Amino acid sequence: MTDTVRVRFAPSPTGPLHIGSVRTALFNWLFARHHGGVFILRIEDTDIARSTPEYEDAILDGLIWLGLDWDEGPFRQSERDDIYAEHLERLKAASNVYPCYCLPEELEARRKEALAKGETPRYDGRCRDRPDPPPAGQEPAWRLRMPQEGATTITDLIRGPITTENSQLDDLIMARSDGTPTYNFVVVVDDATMGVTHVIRGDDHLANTPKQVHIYEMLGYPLPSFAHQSLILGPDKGKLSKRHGAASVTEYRAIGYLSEALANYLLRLGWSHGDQEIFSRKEMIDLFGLEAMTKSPVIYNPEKLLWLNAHYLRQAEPKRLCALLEPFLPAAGVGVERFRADEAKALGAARSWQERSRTLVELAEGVSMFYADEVVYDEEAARKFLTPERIPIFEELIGRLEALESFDEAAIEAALMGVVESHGLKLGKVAQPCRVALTGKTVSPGIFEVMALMGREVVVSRLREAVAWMEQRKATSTS
RNA sequence: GCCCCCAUCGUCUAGCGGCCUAGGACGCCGGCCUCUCACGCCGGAAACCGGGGUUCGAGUCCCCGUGGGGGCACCA
Repeated sequence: MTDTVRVRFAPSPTGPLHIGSVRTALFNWLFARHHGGVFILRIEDTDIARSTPEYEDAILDGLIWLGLDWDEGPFRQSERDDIYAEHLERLKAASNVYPCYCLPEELEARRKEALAKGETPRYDGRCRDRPDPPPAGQEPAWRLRMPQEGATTITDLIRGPITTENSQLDDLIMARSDGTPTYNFVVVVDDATMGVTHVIRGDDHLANTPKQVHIYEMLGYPLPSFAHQSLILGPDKGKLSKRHGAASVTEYRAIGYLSEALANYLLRLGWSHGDQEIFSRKEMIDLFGLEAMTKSPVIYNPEKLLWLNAHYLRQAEPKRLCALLEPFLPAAGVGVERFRADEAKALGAARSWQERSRTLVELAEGVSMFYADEVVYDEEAARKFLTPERIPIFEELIGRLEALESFDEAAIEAALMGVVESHGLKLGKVAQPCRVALTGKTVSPGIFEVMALMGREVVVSRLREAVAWMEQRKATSTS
C-alpha cells in the first residue's frame, strides 16, 4: 500500500462543537480507522475575532469524550502564516493571482446590483488586467485568476461526477488587503501540505470545491478525493440550531447522554448497513464506507437518539454507570461521598433504575430515592394508598420483617407473601401502599428490591411513619 | 434571481428491472406479561412527489415538472 489514507477534521473554534460537525468528525474518523489511515485534527482559527481558546478546548474535550482520537495535530492555522505567505508568493510569481484595488464597499454595492438584476453576483474583473497605474498608498487584495472558459468536473465519492461551468467561478480573493489569507486558499494549502488524500466534509462546501480544484492545480498539488455528505436539518427542515433543542456535544453530555448513543445515532443518520440499527465501535469501523451514505439532507430526530441512549444505558455495566452517574448526583440531591460509601448499594440502586431511565439525569433522579433522608409523600398517592384500613396490614408486615433472619430479596418476598395470604389479598394491594410509604411515589423498582436496597432499619421506620400518618388521618377524619 | 445537489411511511432507512401484497427502526395506537413504572413480547395504522417515456415488465433507467436543500463575501 503506497498511499495511506489521510483525512482531517477542521473545525473553527467559534462556537460549541455542533452536532453536524461531530457527524463530519465521526465519518472522517471512521474512514481513517476503516482504512488504517491517519486522522488529522486542524483548528481553523483564521477568524481571530470570533475564535476563542475556550471553544477550542470544548472541541477537543468533545472529541475525546466521543472517543474520536486524532493521530496528528491539533494544528492551528494561526500558526502557519509563513506557509500561506510562501504559497501566495508562488501564485504571484506565476501570475495566477493579481492585485485588486476595489474597495469592499464598492464590491458590496456591485454585488447588490447584480443580485437585483437577477445575475449571479460575481467579481467583474475590472482589476484583472488593469491598464492604469494602481492607486497610490493603497494595499491591494490578491485575487485568483480563475479560468473563464470551459468547465470543471469533480468526481465526488458520494455524489458522483459534478460539473460546473468555469464562467460561474469567481476570481476569489486569496489574501485580504491586510495580508491575511482567506478560507478557500488556506484550506487548499493545508490539505495539500498535510497530504490529505480524502476531503470528507459537509454539503455546504460542494460549491467551493471546483474553485479549490483550480487552486490545487495552480499550486501544482495533486487533487485529493472529495466526498460531500448531506447536511442535518431540524424537524422543521430548517438549519439545525438551538431552537431544536440541544445542538452541541457539551449540552448532550450535560443532560445525561452517553457518547456511544450519540455516535450510533449520528452514524445512522445518513448512513446505513441493511436493517442494522445498533453498532458497536468495532462494527462501525469494520462496516463503514462512503458508498452507503445518503445524498439527501437528513432530518434530525431527537426521539430516536433518546431511544438509543436508553438502549445503551440498559446495556451498560452497573459499575460504569455508577461512575458516569456521579456528576449528576448533586442535582438529584445525592451526595457523591455518600453514594461512594456503599458500593453494593450504589450498584444495586443503579441497576434497579437502569432499565427505567433514558438519560443519566433520569437515572440519578431514580437512584435518589435510596438516599433521601426523609420520605415526602406525593399527595395524591398518599390519599389513595395510605388509608387507615391498611394499618393492620402494615403492622403485620412490620412484625414479619423484623422477624426475618436475613433481609434479602427472597426473604422479603416471603414476608410480603405471608401478609398477602393471611389477609386474602392480591400482592398489589400490599405492594402499592408499601411503595408509597417507602418512596412517597407510586412508581419505583420492584418492591422487594426497593426494600432490600433501603435496608431493614429504614424500611421498618418508614412503615411505622406511614402507620402514624394513617392514624393521624383516621383521627382527623372522625373528629 | 442565477448555479449546484437531492427526492420510498411523520422521521432514519432497506430496495441497486421481475424476489414488492414495498422490509426494518424510532415515534404513535392496541394487546400480553405484571406488585407500580419500565423492560420484553405480539399485533396495527403509516410511504414509492406528479407527468411523460424506455422495457415483456419500473420504487428501481431516461426526460420534464414540482418540492426540498446548499451555494453565490476582503466569513469559515
